[in-house]
Amino acid sequence: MRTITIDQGMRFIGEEVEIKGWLYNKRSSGKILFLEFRDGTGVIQGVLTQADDPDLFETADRLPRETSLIVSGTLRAEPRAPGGCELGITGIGVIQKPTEPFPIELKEHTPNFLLDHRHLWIRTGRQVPILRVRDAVFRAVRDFFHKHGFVATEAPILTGTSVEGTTTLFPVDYFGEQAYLSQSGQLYLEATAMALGKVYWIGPAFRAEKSKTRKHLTEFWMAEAEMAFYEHADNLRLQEELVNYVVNAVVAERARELKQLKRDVDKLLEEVELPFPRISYAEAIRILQEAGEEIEYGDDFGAPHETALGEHFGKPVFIERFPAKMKPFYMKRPADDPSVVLAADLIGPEGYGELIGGSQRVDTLEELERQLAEYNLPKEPYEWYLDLRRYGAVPHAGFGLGMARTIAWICGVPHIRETIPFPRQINRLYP
RNA sequence: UCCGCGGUAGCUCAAUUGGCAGAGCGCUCGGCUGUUAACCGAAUGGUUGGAGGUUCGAGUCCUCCCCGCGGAGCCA
Repeated sequence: MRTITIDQGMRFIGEEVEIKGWLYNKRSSGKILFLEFRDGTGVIQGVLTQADDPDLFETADRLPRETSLIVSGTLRAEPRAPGGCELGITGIGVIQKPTEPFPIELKEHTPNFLLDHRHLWIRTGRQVPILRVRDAVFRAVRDFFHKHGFVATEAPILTGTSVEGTTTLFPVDYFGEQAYLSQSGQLYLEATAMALGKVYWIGPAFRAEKSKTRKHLTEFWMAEAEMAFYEHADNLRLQEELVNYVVNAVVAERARELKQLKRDVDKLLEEVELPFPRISYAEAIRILQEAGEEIEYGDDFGAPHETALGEHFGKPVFIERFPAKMKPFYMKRPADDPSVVLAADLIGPEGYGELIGGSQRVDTLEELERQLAEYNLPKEPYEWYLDLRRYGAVPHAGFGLGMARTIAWICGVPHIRETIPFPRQINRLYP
């Protein structure tokens, strides 16, 4: 007998097959039983009547939800079944019968309860398709970079210094020395790019900020890229191509999951049509003011502002030329206006906020020393970083893409905590 | 850190002016041969987040504390 996964069901209509998985839900109507099985690839309905096999019927009728099992039966097309096909059950081999009722009901729960049971919640409902989309997004990002001649690399997670000074870091005791969990691999990727040309990595970043919004986690994954001989305009072009590629690849590969999530895929594809608009920070302020927002040049965007900008364009939009004092020390400033930086944030549509932050980096020793001083940062911890400007410095640029926000946007889920298997938030370190 | 909302059965929520602690779901039992979060019936289930206080009487009012959710700030 052939062992198949549930997503292959339609391909084996008429055949007797075996499925390894779990009992997801059960309904009965007298002498007929409807058992829903899941296996990570999907859910399929199985049917069994008492007349088919009285002993098997009795056994099946007593199985609690989430029993692990191997079920065999004949696949048939059945319009009344969810998914269009169902399994006429001929045998059930129980692997383990739960000792207690499964806590996650197929009814409503509060977010708190679900997050406390995240290790079980991920088996149910929308969580499986979301995590499968997450996998597809990760792979699409890697494919894109691979196709564009990038080398995959890594940055350290344990670091001795802050990358961006301002942000709160998680302290770690490192053999008696003060260390921190990395908030970004960027500075290290700049070094690696000088060795390998174009580099990327998808890695974790940690921020000890007490953020309590749908867009923040304390531990999150970023796709970071750094390119030697790239200037600001090259940087933006690469970013929009990446976002366009990822969305198209995921829509193609995970159409079934996005449908389950009721995502408007056409809208998504329309949003990522190239090119993305590019506006200056000053223009963004003007657009917001015309929309009635109270904001002035020099103010940072709040969440409502980002949402308003996303809505104004209906697609991702680059905000360029931020005032330098709003941004970190390592960003290069254009010759025509040293009060701004050659950086851009990519603001996503539909209220998902900043998807990408990127910039061209300072590439001369003089500028870097001056800007470190401007930000009151000590030189010593950055000596290695200064070295990059001492030995064959070249123009270079890079960016960081927030994976969870990108996944939330593609899935159309409101909160990024559902886009990672085990979210880490303020007050949430378990499970 | 600030603002707002909340904490009652395993879960999701009711409880009038301060007056006997309730329902639905889940688990268990019974019924039902095409269910779609099935349905119908029965049974089970309580230190009302914690500590004080007011009162004849507190889930309800007061004080403090704890926890959660949403948002702000900060950021990707």
